[in-house]
Amino acid sequence: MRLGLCCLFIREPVSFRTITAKSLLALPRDRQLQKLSEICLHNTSNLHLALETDQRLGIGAFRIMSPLFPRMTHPAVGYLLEDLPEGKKIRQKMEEARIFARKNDIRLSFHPDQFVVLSSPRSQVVANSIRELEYQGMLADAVGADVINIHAGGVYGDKVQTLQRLKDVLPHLSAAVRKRLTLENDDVSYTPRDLLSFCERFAIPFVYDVHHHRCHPDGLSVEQATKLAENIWKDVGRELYAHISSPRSGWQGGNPKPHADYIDPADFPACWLGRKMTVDVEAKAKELAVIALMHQMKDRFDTPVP
DNA sequence: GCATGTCAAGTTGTG
DNA sequence: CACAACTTGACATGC
Repeated sequence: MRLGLCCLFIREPVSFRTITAKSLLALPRDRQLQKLSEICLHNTSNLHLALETDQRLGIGAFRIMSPLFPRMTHPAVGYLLEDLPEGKKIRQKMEEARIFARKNDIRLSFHPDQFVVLSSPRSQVVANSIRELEYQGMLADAVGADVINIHAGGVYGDKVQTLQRLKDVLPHLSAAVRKRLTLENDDVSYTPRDLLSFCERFAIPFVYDVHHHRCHPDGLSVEQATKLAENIWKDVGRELYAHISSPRSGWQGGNPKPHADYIDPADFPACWLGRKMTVDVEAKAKELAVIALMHQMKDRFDTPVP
């Protein structure tokens, strides 16, 4: 069992900077690139620091925030690493991060945000999505991440037809993206049942979000979904990937979708215990929630971690 | 200093 | 129709 942290720390002194397109547009190009260079170098240094911190805390996986290199694919202010004054140094930091993660067996992943929709009927949306995925593919290659995880997108009235469109886009992705691409069930549209056979057919590993599954059930039990997901990962010789979170205001009354600060141990599937798998902890208390869950698992389930 | 509104982008469901 | 929700937080602005 490998518990993962998503993007940020709340206590540990690790920080990531960003910048808006709007503020960049007020500067001449050379000042834009100078500013971006500083931020990218800061972020790669802090990625390395994040991995060292994960290692110290016993956290076995880390989701890297999408805007590690802010606005890189923005149509007006986008840039290449080679454009940045400290591009070489930034590359070198990424390589150091890759070596550290590999040496310490920290699994790395990316989770492009909601704007990446490969199944959209709008070709411009698909083109933008591919561009963003290629950016994350470049990052994943450089730091040695094995997963770029996305959702299936909207329904547009017909899930089968929409997944067909998604399938047709796959050949347009580079090998760097395609070999890392995974699909995750969401909490409004696509359930595990909707995606599992599709994923199996096209050898796209399925990231199982048990919280989304509980918010949007499909008749499959947690055990069944876990097993089916695990089979697909096994087919490609890789470790099952899953997400866990707890509802902010409980399962009774109110909206269960917003995430709580911590994981309620009652929400942790018993069938995951002792399994060889990666579980990203999606909780607002970040590393504190991962650490708390480790202790809860030790105390309440008597399961050695990791 | 600190509070507050804004930030590239998509889609769905709610009020 | 506007707005929140989604891995969210950090930055820019104005007091």
